[in-house]
Amino acid sequence: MHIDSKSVKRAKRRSYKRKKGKTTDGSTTESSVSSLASAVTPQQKSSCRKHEVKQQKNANPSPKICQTWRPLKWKPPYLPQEKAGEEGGGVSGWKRSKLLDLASAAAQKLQREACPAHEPGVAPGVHEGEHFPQPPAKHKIDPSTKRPRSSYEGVNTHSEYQSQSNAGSGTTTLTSDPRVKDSGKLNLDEKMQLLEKTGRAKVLVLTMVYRDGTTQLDPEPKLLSPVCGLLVLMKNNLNCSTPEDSLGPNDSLVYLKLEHTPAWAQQQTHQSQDLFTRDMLLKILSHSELVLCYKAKDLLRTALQFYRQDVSWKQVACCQIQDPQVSGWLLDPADPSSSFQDLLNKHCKRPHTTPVMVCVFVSQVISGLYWLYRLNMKICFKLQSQGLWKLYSDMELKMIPVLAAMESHHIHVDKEALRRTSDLLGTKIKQLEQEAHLAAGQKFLVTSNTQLRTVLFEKLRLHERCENKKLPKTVNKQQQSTSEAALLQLQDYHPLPKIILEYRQVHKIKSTFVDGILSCMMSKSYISSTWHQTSVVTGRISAKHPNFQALPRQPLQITKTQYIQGKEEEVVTVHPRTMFIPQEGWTFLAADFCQVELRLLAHLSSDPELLRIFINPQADVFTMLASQWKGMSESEVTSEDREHAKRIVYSVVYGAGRERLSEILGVSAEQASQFQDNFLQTYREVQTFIQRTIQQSHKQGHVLSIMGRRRTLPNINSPDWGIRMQAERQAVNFVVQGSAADLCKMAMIRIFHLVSSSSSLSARLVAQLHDELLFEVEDSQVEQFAALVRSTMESLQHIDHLGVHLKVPLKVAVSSGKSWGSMSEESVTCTAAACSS
DNA sequence: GATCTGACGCTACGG
DNA sequence: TCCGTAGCGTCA
Repeated sequence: MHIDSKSVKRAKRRSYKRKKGKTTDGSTTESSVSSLASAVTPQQKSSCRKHEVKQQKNANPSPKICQTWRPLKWKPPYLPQEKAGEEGGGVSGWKRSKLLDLASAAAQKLQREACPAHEPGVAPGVHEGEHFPQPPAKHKIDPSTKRPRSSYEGVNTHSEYQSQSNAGSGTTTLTSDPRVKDSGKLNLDEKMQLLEKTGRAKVLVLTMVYRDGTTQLDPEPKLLSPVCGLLVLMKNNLNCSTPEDSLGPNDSLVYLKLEHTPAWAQQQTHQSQDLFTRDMLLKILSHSELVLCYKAKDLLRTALQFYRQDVSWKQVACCQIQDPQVSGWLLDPADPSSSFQDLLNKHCKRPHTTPVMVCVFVSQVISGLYWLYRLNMKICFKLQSQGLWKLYSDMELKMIPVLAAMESHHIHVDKEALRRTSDLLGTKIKQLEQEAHLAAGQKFLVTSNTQLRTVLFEKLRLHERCENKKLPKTVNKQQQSTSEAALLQLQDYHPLPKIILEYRQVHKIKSTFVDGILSCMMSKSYISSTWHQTSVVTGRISAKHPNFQALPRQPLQITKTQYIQGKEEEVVTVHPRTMFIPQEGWTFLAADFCQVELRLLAHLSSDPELLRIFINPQADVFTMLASQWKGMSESEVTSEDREHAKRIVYSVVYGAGRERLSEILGVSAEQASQFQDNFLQTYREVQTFIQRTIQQSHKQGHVLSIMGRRRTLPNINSPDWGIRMQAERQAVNFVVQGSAADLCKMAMIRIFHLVSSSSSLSARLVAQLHDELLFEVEDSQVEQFAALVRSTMESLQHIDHLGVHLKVPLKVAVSSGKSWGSMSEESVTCTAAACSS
């Protein structure tokens, strides 16, 4: 049984803060292949690339997978004798005696010793192309077929470069093993046969191979090594008694090199090899039977980056690769274990035997791929038996190409502006630091909470001046907090708290959103976040490097004192979102589900009052509530008032206590609890929904979203009151937040497929901000696309095949602009009143 | 002494 | 005793 250690720990320590350092998705952030010479401006670069892509496409059309919605053909065979969660049944014939323990420390060591450290100057996780810029390959086209196939010819020679590039890396062991078919050593006929064989294979199990000899099945390495190839296990015997670490009679293992050749070593042979690998990839991705890869998104993204010149994201839009990382997460999204090994331990019982030290690497990989296949079967059975199969195949699997395409898209950044901003903020920080020292009467480290606490509460004893107010304590150690809430209460008694507040604001922007983004860019002029599908328990997606979902919405005003010209003050606006700019001739378009969680709450609770509000398409609930609560007209409500009202609503719904609520409301605890009663009395059915959800979660041990996403709550019946209450709040929150996540993902998938199946539309999905989708759209298509996006998103009120029929209409606000920081609704045809969630 | 690690506090975002 | 993230900085 999985124990929700996170929750226990937090509650035990009276901590309701998030656990740090959880990595449930080990995607890498390889930089993409850059094929352009330096000394080109970003604009030139992008338009130049666009041009090249067009040329390439015209000259050398690559096979297309499909451009229409394709139902998942492969289904897990249901074996009645094999119950989910039990080993045996249909897989009992497998011999286990020669199983290699993939996580075996010895094997790991052996592997790592076999490969040298990174080349000097090659950053971990950076693609080869970064270091070997080269012009796009000039493919040899057969004039009769217009297909590049004839150019596979002449690849039979094993060039000097190839042996050099493989020397000392894990691929040497790999390609010299007789069990591995190295596609680089095949002649034309053999290649054709291989392509054909790929199309016929019953199962394709894939993994990327890194230059240090590791694969996607290895535990996440500290230093990310560049990808050098792809291993494909073609399985045709699904039930045979071959040992796990050797190939079955009709199975084969193919190695496809996925590494750019440096310019000096380029020959036609390498280009034709690249083309063959590309066609193999497309064949694999369009395979109608089972295709399987652990961390499939990384594979897809790598393929898109590698073949940026001649494979469009549209070509992989419909591909469906099974991914046990995703399916395993769906079974228990709160379980942080995510490595292949973790999943195997969790779902497959395996004997531990001593590894056989002959050709250990290849045996290990074969064994890993076989186990990957079995793991997938196991998890799929479980998904079916728990009613999660539809969610997996209709939603989560289809998200994989969506996210891969997002990651392979370049978001252009005004790097110079970022650098200037960094300097400006640096100056401001120094100035605020001096002011803080002056106010404190001593020097101290302003970024140190410990030192600040000493100054505020031991030296200045500010807490004694406001004994009527209850100052917040730190969560874990129950010390005087120096948080924003505390400083706001202290600011009337001393100038220091206000200075600290401003310091922190400026420091946050500089460290995370200016310098942080600069460090994500390295030598590039663009960023692309890594999107994680399996790191949020509620089904949301999250972003890293940078966290695109956390960029400040509001600009920061900075007063810049110019000592040179006397004491003039200049107000400068700093807004990191304005640094993100679309390519020339393109526009950013944002589509935002308005008040999505509250609408879902209205649906789930059927509360007549709440439903009534949403029937009126012009109404903005939060503005309305803010005007009621603050006793002003709706036109007088500021965006801060509205945000405040929003926070209050969600806090009450998700179970904030009177103390916490009083903090948010800025009133006494008694008043807060009165407000809470009042709110829940007004929306009585909301109260009923909360109670009903909690009751069900106690009975079933889990809760479900509208599309059947499940969260098990191991602590829901805990004898510890605090832990139990926390699980109850999580239950209520999951149903609403999880349902909203379902809707947003469905919106992404629908729009993605509409664009990919259209020959004219070219919009790219750039980012997802939970309830908001950000696109980059060609200028000429903005209006058309805005209408398409709005209607698609609003149509999700009814999703027949998933049985979703919302009692409330969905409302979508669309805005556009020439930078992410300057979006407006006026620029897109919008009849609805201003709205945001 | 330099460097690494995990826990903690705080603050952006989203609802 | 709102939920859910990522990221930066200090401290031991």
